[in-house]
Amino acid sequence: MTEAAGPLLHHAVASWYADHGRDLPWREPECPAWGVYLSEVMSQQTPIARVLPIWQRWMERWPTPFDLASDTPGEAVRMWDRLGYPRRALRLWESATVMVERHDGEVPSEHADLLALPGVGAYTAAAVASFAFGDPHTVVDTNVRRVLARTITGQQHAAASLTVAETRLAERSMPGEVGEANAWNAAVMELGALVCTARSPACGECPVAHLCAWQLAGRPEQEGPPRRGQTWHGTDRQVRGRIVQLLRESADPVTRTAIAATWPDDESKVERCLAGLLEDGLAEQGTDGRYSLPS
DNA sequence: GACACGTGGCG
DNA sequence: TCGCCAAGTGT
Repeated sequence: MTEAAGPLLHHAVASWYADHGRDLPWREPECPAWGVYLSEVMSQQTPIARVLPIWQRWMERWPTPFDLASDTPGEAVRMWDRLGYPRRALRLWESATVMVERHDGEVPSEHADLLALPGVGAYTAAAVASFAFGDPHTVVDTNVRRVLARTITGQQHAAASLTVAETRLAERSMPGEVGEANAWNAAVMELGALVCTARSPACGECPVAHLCAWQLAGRPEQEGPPRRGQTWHGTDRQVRGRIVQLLRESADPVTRTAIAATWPDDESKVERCLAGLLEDGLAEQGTDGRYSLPS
């Protein structure tokens, strides 16, 4: 099909979701908006399987924005454990503070207020508005982009970065009715996560394979240069990760010497990374010269 | 638009 | 083994 999604697609995906959608705790009707909000931030660039245990721990320890805002940002980073991109924990703490100071301690329900929170971009604002508050903003994540690229556009992969055309396509693909629109957001994302996957799509189990443009075209391999893979070994990101891990696992502040030992090969690299972490607020230096997570 | 930003599992 | 990839955001 070459037009935006129609009722056939909507119904097929919704029906599939009813049978195959995962029972994630933040999808329970009684889950507070705070739980939905945490799940969305934690899920950024992160597999759900790794989010689950961390989400459970956060919800037990900090069941409301007020509880998190009352603790230290360092504890947020510590509880973040190895989820990755620990600045997200910092932003979560900052956003909890904003909720306490400006939104009566609640997750704001207005899309514009959500978007203004630190660490919240187009995707997360739309997702929280739709999933937590039933306000059907168009959710466009990597799953949605891939599903639409295949079913509607007939391409194996979405563009390297989100384009205006993709956003417009996603908007046009939304059902008109509010309830259906919110259900569509969740269902199409789930389809991309479980069936219409990037590496090896399970087209044999796809509820819309019969009207998928890419499928009908014979699932052609995408031409063009492959995405450039990001290197890892020896990068600042790896060194920063080691330093934060050390700070996380230390009950007491650590010395400069201990930090230098996390990357023995290159002292200047450690120097630069530590400075970056201090700049980012992921570390701080005490009056005795030692380092710790932010207090 | 290109990059930086963590981490770990999978083919 | 190693590159790809996972519910992105900020600069």
